[in-house]
Amino acid sequence: MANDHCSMCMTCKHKMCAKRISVFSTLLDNEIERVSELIVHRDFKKGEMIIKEGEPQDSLIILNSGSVKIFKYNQDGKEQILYIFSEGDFFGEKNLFQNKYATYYAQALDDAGICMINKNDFNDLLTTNPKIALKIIEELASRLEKLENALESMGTKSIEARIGTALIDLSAKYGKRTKRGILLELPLSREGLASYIGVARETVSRKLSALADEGIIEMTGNKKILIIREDEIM
Amino acid sequence: MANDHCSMCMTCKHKMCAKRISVFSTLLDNEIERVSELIVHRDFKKGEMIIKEGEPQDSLIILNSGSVKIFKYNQDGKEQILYIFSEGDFFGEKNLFQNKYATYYAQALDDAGICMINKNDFNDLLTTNPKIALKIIEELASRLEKLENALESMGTKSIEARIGTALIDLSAKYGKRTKRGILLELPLSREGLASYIGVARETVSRKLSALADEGIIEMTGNKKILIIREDEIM
DNA sequence: TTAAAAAATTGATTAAGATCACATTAATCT
DNA sequence: AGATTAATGTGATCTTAATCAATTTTTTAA
Repeated sequence: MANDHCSMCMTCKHKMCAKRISVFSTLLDNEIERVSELIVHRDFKKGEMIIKEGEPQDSLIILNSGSVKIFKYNQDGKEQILYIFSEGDFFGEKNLFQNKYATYYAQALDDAGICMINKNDFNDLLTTNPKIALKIIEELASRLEKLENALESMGTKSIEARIGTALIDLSAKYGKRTKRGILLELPLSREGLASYIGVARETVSRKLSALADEGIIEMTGNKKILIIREDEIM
Repeated sequence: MANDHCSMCMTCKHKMCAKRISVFSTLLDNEIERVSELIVHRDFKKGEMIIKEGEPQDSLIILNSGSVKIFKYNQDGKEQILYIFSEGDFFGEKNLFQNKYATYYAQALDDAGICMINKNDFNDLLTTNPKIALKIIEELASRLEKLENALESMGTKSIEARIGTALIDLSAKYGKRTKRGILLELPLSREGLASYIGVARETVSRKLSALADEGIIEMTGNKKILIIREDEIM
């Protein structure tokens, strides 16, 4: 699972991790160095499970490269995606404070490199660098706000609007602005999109086709969506 | 709006606020005293709006008594409730760090007393008492987890299950255990319940009636629900 | 206590999306 | 490149909850 065959030295690799995460952005260079020594690196192949709901989990995980989906299953085995994380995002932070067990699954959407910091090391870090705590509060507050919006969206919006919101959302990380509009390279299959939005796969297909018929988007293959008229999508 | 006619001295009142919120639970008595001096008290009558989406907002608000619903409107004016807060809960914390404007409405469900701490005062407090930051992270992480569950519930669960979950949820704060089961004193109307769950008011009525027919719950008036068979509700 | 107002329930109808079944297209693997 | 496999699209049907329209119950206030 872990492969260290690349030419880069481990310390540099770890330092990259630490620099990449905004939580550590207030640290001085020598502090970053110290943090780097606490980091354990690990690589996951596409499809591999990084954490499993219910399993013990006592590290903060920082995503160094690749994308990860965070999801839960309901009783019938239906999947609900909560977050799509990419380079620089962190997760597993809940377990640093209260739960001993993961409350969701995390799966690599493509080959992914992660950095882990042990619970105790991280707590030490927090007490010596209070600014890190503030950064974390900021990030958690911003995630809360996103989830609040998602909940509002699910509770009150039409499915068209929810699909539109999801596309714009994903564009922030996976879209490139071109002359013709935003070119979105989906990290998810239709099935994945569906479980992100909370609808059936077929419904996503139909609504996307409808958007394409109206000329609001253009689809190339299964993973590329060109968002032409951004304002009309929601 | 603010009424100070009660006999209790203000310092005592404020001290109560500060003691009541778990975020300050690590503070020593003299520190609590200091915090109390930063607090401004205010009373709201049932139905009054405490904060409005889009309005400037730069205080942390601690609920001292009463219940508050936090909600958003979608484009069509449909309401989605995000949280029901009661005694000891705090909100408005997002605005202490990033946004200058409220991202949701907060309305008193009954007469409510709140304590407010100004953004700057609170930030000072955080830097001198790092443990407060940890408490806040803990609380935010637990709210995130609740929202994650709510999102999963909305995305994948049947409406029956969602109503059941909502009832159990509300029971934590508004339910009393009796010999016959949990007696839940709803802080919400059917309309309110509906917008909490994200369904139509009529649907809530029908599903509750169905639960009553099956003998799983018993309803008295509009606001009292006796949950008889807790395990069969979800 | 009773009348008025507000809230909740219930029935009928409509609409939207889930599901099932299959056809089509895209991706993958020699 | 062509064959195989996986993913996606599409039509038909079914289910569920939204909506509309009364009616009934509960709450409130005189």
